[in-house]
Amino acid sequence: HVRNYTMGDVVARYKMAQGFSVLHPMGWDAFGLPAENAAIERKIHPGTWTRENIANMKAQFRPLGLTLDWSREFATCDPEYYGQQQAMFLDFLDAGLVYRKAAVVNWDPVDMTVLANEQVEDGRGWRSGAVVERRELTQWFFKISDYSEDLLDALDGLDDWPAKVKTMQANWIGKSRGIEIDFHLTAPVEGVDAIPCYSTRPDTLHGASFIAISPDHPLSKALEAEDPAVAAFCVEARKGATTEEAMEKAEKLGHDTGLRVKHPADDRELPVWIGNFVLMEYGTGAVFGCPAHDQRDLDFARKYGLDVRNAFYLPGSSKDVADEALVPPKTEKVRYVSHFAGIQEASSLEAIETTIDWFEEHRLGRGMTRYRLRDWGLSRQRYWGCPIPVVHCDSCGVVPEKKENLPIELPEDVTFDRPGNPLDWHPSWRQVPCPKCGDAARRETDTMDTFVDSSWYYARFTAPRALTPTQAKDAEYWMNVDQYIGGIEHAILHLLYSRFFARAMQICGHLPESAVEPFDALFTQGMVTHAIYQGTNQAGRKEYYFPEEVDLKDGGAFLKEDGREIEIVPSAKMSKSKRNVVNPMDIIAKYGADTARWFVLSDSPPERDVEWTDAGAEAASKHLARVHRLAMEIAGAEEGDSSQDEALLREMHKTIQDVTNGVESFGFNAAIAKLYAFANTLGRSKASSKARREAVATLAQLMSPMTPHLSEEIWQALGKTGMVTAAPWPVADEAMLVEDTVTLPIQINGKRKSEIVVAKDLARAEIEAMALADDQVQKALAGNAPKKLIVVPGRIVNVVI
RNA sequence: GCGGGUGUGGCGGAAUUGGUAGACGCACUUGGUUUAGGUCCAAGCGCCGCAAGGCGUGGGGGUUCAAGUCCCUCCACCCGCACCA
Repeated sequence: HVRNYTMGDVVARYKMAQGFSVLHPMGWDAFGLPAENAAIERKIHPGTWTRENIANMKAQFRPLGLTLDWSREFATCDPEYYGQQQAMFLDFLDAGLVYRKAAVVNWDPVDMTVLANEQVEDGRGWRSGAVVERRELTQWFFKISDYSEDLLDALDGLDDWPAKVKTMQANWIGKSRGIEIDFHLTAPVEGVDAIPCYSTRPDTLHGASFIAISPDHPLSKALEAEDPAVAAFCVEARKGATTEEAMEKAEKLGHDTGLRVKHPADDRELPVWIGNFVLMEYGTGAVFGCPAHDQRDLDFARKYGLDVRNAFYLPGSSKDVADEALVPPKTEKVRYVSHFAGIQEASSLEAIETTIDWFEEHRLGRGMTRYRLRDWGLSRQRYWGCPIPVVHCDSCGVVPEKKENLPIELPEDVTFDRPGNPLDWHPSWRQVPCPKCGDAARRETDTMDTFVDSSWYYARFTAPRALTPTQAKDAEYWMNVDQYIGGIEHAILHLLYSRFFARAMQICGHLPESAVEPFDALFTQGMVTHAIYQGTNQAGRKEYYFPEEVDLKDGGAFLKEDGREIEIVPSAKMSKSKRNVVNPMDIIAKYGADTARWFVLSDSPPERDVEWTDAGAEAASKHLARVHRLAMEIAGAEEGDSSQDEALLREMHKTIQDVTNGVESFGFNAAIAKLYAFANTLGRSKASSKARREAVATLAQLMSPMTPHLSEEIWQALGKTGMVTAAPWPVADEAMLVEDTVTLPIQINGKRKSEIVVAKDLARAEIEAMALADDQVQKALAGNAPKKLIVVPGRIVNVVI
């Protein structure tokens, strides 16, 4: 978080200096919670988020040079915000965008926000995640799956999003074009007479040699009840499929049910197997196996001695599949064998479409497009969250709360002394009259997933205190978000949910049509990491040490306590257990916010991780102190002129250009390198104090997005009026960027050997003459004429010998 | 397996997009200041070599007057997804 908020702030300040109005939301977690507020971290609920606490938080932000307007975190516990969210929920309900259905959930009896932290210390009490039950509950869902196609298609228009994020979302939505084919059993079983199978490769149906169904398939369950062998297999198969690692290595196991189905397009009968690799959650929970064109099916067929028959061959070949399935790219032309629709040579892509048409025509199958994306379950059996504004009435059923009764606020007098949702135990909160009939009824105690809060905060920021979720003219004016900065961890859920929410809000009239893609540009920044110091203790177990327990010398790390050398694992994600977490407030206390910002931006490109090192922070701090000293010295100097002025000012304009380009392109580290270089130049310059004043003022301006405090101080010391933040961004003077003379490197056969200094617009013939007269060139030529002489004006000379 | 990405000094990383590779910073070395350490200041610092010179952007090949950058090929590492039918 440190990094994305810092970067966001830099971009915002830069844009302000460019003359833009900036709406720049900032979260309280920008620099983490201060240590003395650790209690807040443990007990996050509205009672803690008093106005006083929020004011306190804002006060802590100001010295960091960060602006704080709102945050999606305290939005979660701010009735002013979640009241609007509840209003929107009711709109969504009207529009059919949210619905209830039964679903199996992993029910965690522990409200992890509070209880887990309370009681985990002694290792005995309730621990979040320790006693998870699978329960079937009636849950609320957003109909995000209705927007699968749109959410997928619209990714194409997001030109300023990282390809990686778009790919991840596309994979998550998981569109596939295929067909559902009924395979009829030779004899009905338990009232079932056909097994529908989904396939994206109906063109290979000729090569089908078995049907595999999931152990969770209704047919498996039916057989399981009667046949102990099937039951044993299914129990084993389900067990194996639980852990991810096991799944990766898991062997393809099968159990022959003895049942047979008719092949829909020829006269064969295919065996029906239960396969541990078939997922009930995807497709129909049943597949036809085509060993010749699917490696998994081939392995399975070889193992159990099933048929392997090619549905197609590579053109000009009739080699049957042996140990490797034939899976050419779908765009490649192949030669089909006795295809039902009469296809001979075609690409799989063409053949699939033709096959689907043929099956539909003969009423043997149903072409369909499937998506992996499932509806978004938003119910949480938790205290901390936005209450779902509905009431359960014995006579009216589920009744939406009246809008005038919003916000439905969370009660503050709750206890966390037993597992489950505290709202369920509250003595009175649930008891409300039915909004419809007025009889006694019960309030819904599920709260909303906090992803709901974060799915529309950007829209709320456009009118944070409006009495409706948004205000048309403000939303129209501010949306879309020009630049969104965040971590890659939000690539799928948060960013997909937000895209859905913007669409849903548009349907309900809360956002303009132009805002259905809420984020124009996305940048995913790297994390701040820190080395881990690890050693082994007497018991032979791994132990981690805090940085302050370690001496760094001679490139190694040594324990202060006994001088023992320990291992350094560089650049690791911060984790409490690895003892490598850097508390941002400590950094602020030790170096100041400017240094923290300067260092975090300077060390590596923003999309990569940056390793926090004391040495690096120290260097940043020293440099900023040097700039400060230099500025104060210049501020106090006499005016005058010097022959060195032009050189300094030329350098200044070049720096303006480079830094501007750097900030524009998110090349903060390179921009900061230029600022270092320019500060060094300025420090050595013998220019007049007039020119140096101009230079240092510009330096302060160019640094101001990164080091607002220092820049303001310099600005003031120079006697400038107003704030540097409000001053217009400096513009490079084109004329000052063009040098009168240029240094041209001279290459001989492409290797740099020498250089000449020439006037900017010297004629080509003269440059050639000078190059040929060069000592190095003379020596290399040894009296001969060069084969070729290349002059790239202003760039380079290459002599080919 | 599929998808995305990255390989440049001891380290983090620059390179106006085909034109002086190693900017800037860290670490290190030397000198000055200081009682000393730190700070501060000056200088050095890709590799081999006393030097002249040679070699250098993961390996190999190619295009070009010129390649870190373009093309082909191989290798390594990181991230995401994954019995997805």
